[in-house]
Amino acid sequence: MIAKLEMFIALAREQHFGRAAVSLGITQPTLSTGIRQLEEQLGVKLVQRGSRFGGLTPEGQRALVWARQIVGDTRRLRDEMRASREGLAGHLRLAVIPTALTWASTLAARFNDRHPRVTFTVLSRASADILTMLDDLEIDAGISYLDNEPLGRVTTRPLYREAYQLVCREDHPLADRETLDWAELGSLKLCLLTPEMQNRRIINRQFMEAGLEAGAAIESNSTVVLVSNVLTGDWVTILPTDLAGFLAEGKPLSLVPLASDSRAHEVGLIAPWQEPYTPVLQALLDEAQRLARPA
Amino acid sequence: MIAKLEMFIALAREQHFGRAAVSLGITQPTLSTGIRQLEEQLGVKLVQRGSRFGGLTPEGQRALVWARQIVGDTRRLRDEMRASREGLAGHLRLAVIPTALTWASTLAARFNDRHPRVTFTVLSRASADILTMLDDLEIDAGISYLDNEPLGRVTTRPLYREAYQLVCREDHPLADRETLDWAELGSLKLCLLTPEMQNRRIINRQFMEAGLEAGAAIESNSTVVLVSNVLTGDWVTILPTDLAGFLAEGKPLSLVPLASDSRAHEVGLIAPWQEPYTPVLQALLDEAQRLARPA
DNA sequence: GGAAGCCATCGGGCGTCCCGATTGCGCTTT
DNA sequence: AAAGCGCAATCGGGACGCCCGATGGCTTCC
Repeated sequence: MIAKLEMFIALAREQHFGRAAVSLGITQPTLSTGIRQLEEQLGVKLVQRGSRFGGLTPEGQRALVWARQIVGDTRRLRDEMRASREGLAGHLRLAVIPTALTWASTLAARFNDRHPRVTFTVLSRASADILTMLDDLEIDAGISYLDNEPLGRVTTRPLYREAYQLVCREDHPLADRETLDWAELGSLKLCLLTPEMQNRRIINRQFMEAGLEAGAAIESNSTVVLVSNVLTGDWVTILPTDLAGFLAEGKPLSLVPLASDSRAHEVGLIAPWQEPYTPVLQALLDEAQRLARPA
Repeated sequence: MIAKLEMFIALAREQHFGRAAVSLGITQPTLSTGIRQLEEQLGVKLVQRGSRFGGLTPEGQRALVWARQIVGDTRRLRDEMRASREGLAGHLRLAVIPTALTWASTLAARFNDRHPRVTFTVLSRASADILTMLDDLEIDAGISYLDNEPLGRVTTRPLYREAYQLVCREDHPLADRETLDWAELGSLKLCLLTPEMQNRRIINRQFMEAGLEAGAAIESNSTVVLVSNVLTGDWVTILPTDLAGFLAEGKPLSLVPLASDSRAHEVGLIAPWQEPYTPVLQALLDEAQRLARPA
């Protein structure tokens, strides 16, 4: 039963029988009959089929909610028993927005320091993907913006508020300024993240409120590209404080704080809401709370 | 896996391998190996064993929480799919405190009127048992006091507040009084419920606050016994309004309202807290809300 | 019209589950 | 101290279900 629910979840995620089977390490016929049997046991058609996968039926959508809950709880049961067997151990999968990667790294390092038998996978993902992956049980927790998208049934632990810095070469005209207003950035050659990324949308809003348009001459989905561009030309970019400090370190770059908008851009840890928490997840939430920059 | 979790829950409930097996309709060896396999799969000893059942280990206690969640959600998945297949149908098991039985009856009747394909089992139980049975998945919902014991992870729907009446024969000295104070009951020959029942404890408290002792000459765990005693002798009893009206109807008995203590004694529907609700349970909660006596 | 992709079905081998019978252990009784 | 009894574990077998590779029917894309 649980195995079939896992098949169903994989199928809903992959939207394709073959790929779902591969992702579970079974063959396509096995998955096919598994879904059929699940449908028989529940007495309901879950999947719209032609000769191709055609999406879930309405009943399938409802069943998916329960399936995720059941399979998730089953994994949590296993995890917790393993933890009680061999101490706090296991594997945590995190998905993190690019601008919070240094924080994720710190969090993972500190956590691993305290609990050496817990290992990590840290993926860089867009904020919308993080919520999907949480739903699909592909990750155990994420780090993302807490105040933009509707978050759903999750627990959050605030970590910090993003404040931004202009990153430019040491020989740039603005390099020696103490602070800057967003309004002063209008005439610069900007490298920014691509518009589908939340961080870029936040920056766009700041520009808009300053009466400017955030026209980036170079866009990328990687912060490394942004900084390396700044190094090689007379470009500038805008990055959160911590990440800017990390990427600029040891390079001939200057960082100039931008007037911060304290209302928003709160970043924090996001985990599935559940009762009770497994020891490992509880420990992660605790570690995040310790790490949180005091407001 | 789920089957084994059901075995584990049954074992925790029955505290006895043989009885647990019978309650599941399987043999004792099957249950025995099932538990063993569950322990192997989780890598943890769940049950303390000598040559007898010796209680759950601490890990077993923790695992039981998850097992109940998983098995409960699995049943809810099945229920919901059946509902979407053949409309609102199925079976609801309620456990109800004795003094609320008439309300339970009304609730079940009205619900069945609206949804004829849903059938009911209504059990009379003490309030503490109701919570245990909810935990053990033996019932789907209960009717009990909302404000006395700690309720745990449940949803509640208030139904009414208990107000009490003295029940006596028509020829009793107090039969014609409009109202009574608790303090006036000190000298009467009382039949009351047994002290382990919550209703009796509430009445005890009322007596205590009136400076009296609630010494019952006859005790029973059945309200039928109480009323039939009142009929045959010069006894009196104390019952909630609705139940008193029901039991006294057509008999030579008088009902005299007692000064009510509006603070407490709230009675309502109790169901496991869960997200989302199955259609049947949602409908029951809705019906309870409609039925609730306006405060 | 041919090729490729996709899902369903088929048949066989293997694993697992369940049951009845029996054994082994510990407590109680005499 | 020995017998009796209740309880859980173990054993051996028969049956069922699951998984896989192979294949077939259908659709879509060149």
